[in-house]
Amino acid sequence: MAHMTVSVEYGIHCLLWLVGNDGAPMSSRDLADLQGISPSFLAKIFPKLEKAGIVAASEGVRGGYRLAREPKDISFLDIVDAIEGRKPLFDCQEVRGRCAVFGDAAPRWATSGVCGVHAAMLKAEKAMRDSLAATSLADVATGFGKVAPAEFFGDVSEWIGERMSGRTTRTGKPPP
Amino acid sequence: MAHMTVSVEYGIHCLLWLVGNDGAPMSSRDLADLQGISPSFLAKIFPKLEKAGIVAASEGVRGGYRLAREPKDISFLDIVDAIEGRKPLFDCQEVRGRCAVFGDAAPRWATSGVCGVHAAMLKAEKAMRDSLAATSLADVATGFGKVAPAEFFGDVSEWIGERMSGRTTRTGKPPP
DNA sequence: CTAACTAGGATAAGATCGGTCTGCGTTTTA
DNA sequence: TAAAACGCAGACCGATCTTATCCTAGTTAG
Repeated sequence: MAHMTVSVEYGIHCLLWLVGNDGAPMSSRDLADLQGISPSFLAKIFPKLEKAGIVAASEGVRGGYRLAREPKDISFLDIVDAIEGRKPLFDCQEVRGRCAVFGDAAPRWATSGVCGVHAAMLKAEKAMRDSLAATSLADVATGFGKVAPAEFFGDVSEWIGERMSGRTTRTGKPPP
Repeated sequence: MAHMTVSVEYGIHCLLWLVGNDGAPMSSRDLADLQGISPSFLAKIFPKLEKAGIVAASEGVRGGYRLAREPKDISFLDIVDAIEGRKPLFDCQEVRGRCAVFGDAAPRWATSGVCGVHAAMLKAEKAMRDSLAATSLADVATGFGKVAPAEFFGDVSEWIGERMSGRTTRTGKPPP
């Protein structure tokens, strides 16, 4: 029917990590490596989220991204629109006005208002958008928190810690 | 967000003409010329509608397409699926299982069931599909019938008639 | 100063989309 | 009986989108 890009999927999963990170910024590279995503690709997604006011960036050495709002105030619709750029589901070509019997100019009764076909698509689009707007980051994050064992969050903190220390103590690339 | 192809738009507008044609077959070429659509392109859309059981084809010289079911039993969802081929809105890459701290094998708690992100998208997709399923060809056709003046349908019949007679009496191409 | 960050542009492979053209089989009709 | 009008299938083409990768420039902590 239509396709939602993987950029959206990557973006949402990253934001979910930021929910659990409690205000501390995470770099796009760390988020990518943590999830097995292409770092350079992810680096192109975050600026879009920042422009939309979903995350806040801090530049410089220990910089990264953090959520700009509370998770419950970030809907899936916000994210999708930020990343994919609010394109309409259907863009009407105004076929109704092209009827051959009209000749050059279509009469007003044929072209006024919204095309019936278009209207049906707008309704469907609205239904989808309403559903996305009703789902927040917080909703999905708490669902995840329920299935993940407490141990897991410790492991993740450790993984992040290793990265950090590896960078500050060794002053170089990690061993191959 | 996502995009519905113009093939769907063309297809639906053609089907609406078939609603008004009351069982008599119309050729894809006539439907294209009547609406200012590329005939060769439209010719690629109709076989899909036929395979889906939405229209019935009659081959040969005075052949064409007619609706295979009643307009009220043809939903927009049927048409979209027939033409675009029921692709999912979102195809989950299972990012949740790729977490670096899992190492090679992700634990079962992380990969069982439907991913929370995926679930949200499925819900949105269902909302859209439900909306499309709730709209039938008949709904839109009657809406059109209300705004079109009676005169119009006469003009269209005449236009079709001219095409037919032009083809049968002159045994050749129409004058340039 | 340097390494770790973000921001943004250039580029490229692959897929999809809108559209054209050709060739083939079927059916009516002159 | 042959031409013309039809449907069907596939090859092709250019434009655009998607998913990357790489490179440069600017910013900041240690």
